[in-house]
Amino acid sequence: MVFHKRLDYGYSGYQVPPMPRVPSSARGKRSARRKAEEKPMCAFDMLATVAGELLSERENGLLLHKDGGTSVPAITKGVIKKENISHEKPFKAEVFDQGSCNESALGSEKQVRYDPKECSLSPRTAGKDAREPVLSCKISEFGTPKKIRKEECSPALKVTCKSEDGIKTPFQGERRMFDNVVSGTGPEIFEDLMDVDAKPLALVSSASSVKVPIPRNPTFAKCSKGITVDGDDDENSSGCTNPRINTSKTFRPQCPSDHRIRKLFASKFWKVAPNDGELSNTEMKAIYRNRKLCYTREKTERCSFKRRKLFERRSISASNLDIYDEGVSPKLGCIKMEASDKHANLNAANGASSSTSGQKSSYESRDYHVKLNIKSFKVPELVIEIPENATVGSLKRTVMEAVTAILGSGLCVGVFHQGKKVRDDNKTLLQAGISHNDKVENLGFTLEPSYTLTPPSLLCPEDPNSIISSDTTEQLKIRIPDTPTTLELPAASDVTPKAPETLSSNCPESDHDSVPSPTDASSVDKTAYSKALLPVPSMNDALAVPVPSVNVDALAMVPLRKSRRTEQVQRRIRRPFSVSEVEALVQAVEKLGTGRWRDVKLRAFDNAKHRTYVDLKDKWKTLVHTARISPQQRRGEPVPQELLDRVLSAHAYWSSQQTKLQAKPLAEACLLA
DNA sequence: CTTAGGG
DNA sequence: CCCTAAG
Repeated sequence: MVFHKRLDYGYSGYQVPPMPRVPSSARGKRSARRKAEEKPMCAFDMLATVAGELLSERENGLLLHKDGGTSVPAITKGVIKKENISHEKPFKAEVFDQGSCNESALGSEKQVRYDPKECSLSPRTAGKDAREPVLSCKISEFGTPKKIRKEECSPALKVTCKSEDGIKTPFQGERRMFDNVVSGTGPEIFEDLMDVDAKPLALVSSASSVKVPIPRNPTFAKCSKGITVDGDDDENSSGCTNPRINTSKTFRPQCPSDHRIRKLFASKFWKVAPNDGELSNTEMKAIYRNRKLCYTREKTERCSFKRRKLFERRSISASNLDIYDEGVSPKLGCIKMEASDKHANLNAANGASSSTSGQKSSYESRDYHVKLNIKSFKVPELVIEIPENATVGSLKRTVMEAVTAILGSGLCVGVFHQGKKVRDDNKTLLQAGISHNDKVENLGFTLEPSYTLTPPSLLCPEDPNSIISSDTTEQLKIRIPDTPTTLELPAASDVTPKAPETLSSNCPESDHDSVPSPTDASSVDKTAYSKALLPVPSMNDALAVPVPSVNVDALAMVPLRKSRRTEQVQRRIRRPFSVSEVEALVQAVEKLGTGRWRDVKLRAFDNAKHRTYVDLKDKWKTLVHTARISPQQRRGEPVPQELLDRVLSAHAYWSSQQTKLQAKPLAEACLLA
């Protein structure tokens, strides 16, 4: 079963701030910025940002106007869904974030309510061409309109991202995606949704950065995190709107919300799958003997953690290879590898470029050169399962492990020509049919694991199918150079029907993903799961994959590999005891003695789930050792000598107690004898 | 499951 | 921290 925890809401308009005025004081701005930093970007913010991008990128001049004198019709979830089916443009946001994921949401859709005030956009005066300056705004929650307001305002909306100093990463991928959106169906949807009569607004510069006055409105201040909205209703009396262009700050691809958006989107793939099987059983046990509930839980977590640290799957075979370890953990996190410059490294590492150039050079005897342009390879998507209570550090290591598992054995470059794999390395390009006349699209490359070098650890004895076969290894195909980094599957490869969709840049976002259906998920569990693994070729991905020139997130997936060794239990993250923990431990041991670690745990560390009684016992052991060695030999966070003294005395005391207890029977026996 | 102790 | 024997 896969449940998607998502924030799903209808979206029908912008909230217009009642008092769209610019906070004049620097303090106000600072405070706004601080708030922006404090509060994570909400999904609606993101939405607004997206919409704002649309406006500012191309539809800069869109006029919003009232719909025939009446309010703009509500846009309901259904409408949006419908639109999404046909247009793929996400006017809804998903937030899969650990922070927003609470346990109560695991079993069902989490309905998150957004206060209409959470975000606001203010219209900008459009000047002479301004339509009726009424904007109807409505935010509906699951299709239920919550609030409808009309505001006297100017017709053109402006949304920008508030810039934050320190955010530096250019986010060209995002920008690019917006370009795509703008040039694609996005605006239409936008218009549809917003019921906007789109009119070019000549007066509004199409510059991507438009400064927006911030309304002096507490509501707005609250919502302005990451988004600055501008109602150009300001003193500007020039008759025509004079959107202040601020090329450097106000709006940039690397807008403040960049990292937030990225975070959001990067975490978008966090999905939750309720456990079944073993875990349930365990928990049942836990219910039956709730005396040890916490331990059972703990153990359960640990077990699932141990049992299955990670698995990977390759998309191409994903549908056919829905292999699940019996101990699939209840929480699945899908970590999407972000494409980045590392591809270049990858490229170099696997010799792609060298082989490419080699082939080229082999042709240099002629005048004809086959032109190749490999900008990047993409790292295939990894699907990694890791418990929620794992640490970030372990997450990183797990990812690294997965990547290493794939790349460590080396990669081969496959060459595809007109959809067929060119297998004979000895052929010249010309012999292989690759000529300078060839359309560049005809030539493709794949990165595939080097089978021969695949370490045994990657092989799964029980599941030979999971081992890379020549046809399932074609993860990535890179077309050159019309869409230099567009990845696509080789036409000739036997791929699942799903895969092309995954990799198609124009693929409309199918709605199934946006409407998690628990019933469906239960009936077609694995299918649902594999769907869940599909990258969403939407704006979201572009946001999450800041690769310039990558306009589609066409990540292939790695096949699930059941590998005993890969699966080897990962060591728990090391978590040094803090002084306060030591203090608590010492106190508890002083009271309870050294032989009752379970009680110590319950007494002093009951809510520290990561501390087991074994941990406490071990810590005591090391504490005793630490107390005995010279301070110079000690490492780590220094433990106050006072505590160490207590450790020694307590240890001595309880040791003597223990010996007494042992001695007593002995003595009695001696006496009796 | 807990403890105890070696690694 | 891990592993595991022993209770």
